Amino acid sequence: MLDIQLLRNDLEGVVSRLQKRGFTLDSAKFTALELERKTVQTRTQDLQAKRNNTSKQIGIAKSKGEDVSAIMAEVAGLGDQLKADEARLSELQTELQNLLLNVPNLPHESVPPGESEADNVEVRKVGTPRVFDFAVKDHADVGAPLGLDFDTGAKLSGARFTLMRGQIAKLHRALAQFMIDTQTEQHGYTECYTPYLVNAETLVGTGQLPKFEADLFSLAHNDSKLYLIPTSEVTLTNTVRDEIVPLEALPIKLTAHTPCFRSEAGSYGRDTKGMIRQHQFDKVEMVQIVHPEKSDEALEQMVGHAENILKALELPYRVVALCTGDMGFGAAKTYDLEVWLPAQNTYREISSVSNCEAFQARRLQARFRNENGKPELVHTLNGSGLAVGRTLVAVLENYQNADGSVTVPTVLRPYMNNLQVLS
RNA sequence: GGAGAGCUGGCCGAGUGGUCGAAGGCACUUCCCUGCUAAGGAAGCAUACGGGCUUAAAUCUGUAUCGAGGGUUCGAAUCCCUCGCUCUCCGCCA
Repeated sequence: MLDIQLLRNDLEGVVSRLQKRGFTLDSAKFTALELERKTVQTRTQDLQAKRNNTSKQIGIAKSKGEDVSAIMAEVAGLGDQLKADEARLSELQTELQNLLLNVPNLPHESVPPGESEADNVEVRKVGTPRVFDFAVKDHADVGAPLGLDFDTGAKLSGARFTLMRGQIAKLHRALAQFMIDTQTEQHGYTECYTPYLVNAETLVGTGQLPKFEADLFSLAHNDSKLYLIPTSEVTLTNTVRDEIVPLEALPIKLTAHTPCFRSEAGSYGRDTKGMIRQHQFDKVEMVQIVHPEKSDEALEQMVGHAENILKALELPYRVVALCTGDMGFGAAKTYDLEVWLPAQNTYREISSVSNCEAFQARRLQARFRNENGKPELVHTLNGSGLAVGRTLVAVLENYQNADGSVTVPTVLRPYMNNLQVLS
């Protein structure tokens, strides 16, 4: 959520910065709402002040045993007007709030301008794609004989669900273990186990609601709803909701390995084959809660933390700076890590690391006590470190052998009873 | 699933219709005194959102907030209703 003060003070500036990311803010509507809000709020507060003051006098007079009927008459007509004004004010504030909740974050100045994926900027390329002396198979074909079973996944649950058996299932688990061990032991994150079902308030905090409800799975619970987390960014970041943390507590660095559930309503037709795009996938997530002055620096570090996983797995990848038009709703700046997939002969997203600055913190009321003892909004960052399913895809494709076996990356062998080859 | 208790400021805790944004304590900040591994004294110390002034901040001023929402009332932390959460006991249970 943007700071409403910023919209009041520099509406034109905000409109033009949002335009860069392809969002058109209804500034006329905002101005009209603000104008009425101001009028009604001032009037309401004046009436409230009058009522409070008169009521206080009644109290004083009564305690002295004086007759209060004259003062009572004075305040008699106040109620109806006040009630009407209060109701209207509350409506206006709700409308303003809803308007703001649906406005995306402002892009950081360093974000390259652009409209789509095509305008993203490659920052660096690491590793050299392997040269194969045989026809490469895609991960679905490599994985099928080793235990990667889409048909059974579909039988149990439908399209975009996968069953893994045997060595593939173990490789999948090894990847997750390796990732979370690296994040905790090498990069200083605290491992967390979080709920997979969360309430609506939590999702409003990180920005999935109210705008993106269609992307989420939900379950009826009592008279309300619980949602399956689309990423543990949601739970990890919400740990600081409505909190004022001490300055010394920053930065807070959290990680979790959880399943992620995405309805992906808008994406049918893309990546229908294989396990690139699933309704359920595992991910190791990194979240940092930092001092506002430190968030730019933290973003670069987190990209490094994600890269270290790919480096250790010896997978070729590139780092891409997303352009203004391709960034997620809450991000001020985002880097994607794209891993090399030989069967597709291209780099595909395997991690996304974003600095949300105060956008989520404002929704969350997540603050710290600054140098002067005053509460101030924190900055929040999140990133995948990494998406486990897509990493499995990358390993299967990049480590495949001519005989259909798959070499186990060296760093994973301790997690697999020193198994060298899947066959 | 059954029965009961509770939810007040950073923390503890008083407050059952009226000068209550809320006593007292702890913690914290500043100052004073004393002097050495401590003690005493004074003051300050919630948040959000408006308005006025201002380049801005501070200050000033108003409103709201005692788990949430609604109601009664001139006036609600206090009374009524609904909901949420926490805890205790019983039952069930990986």
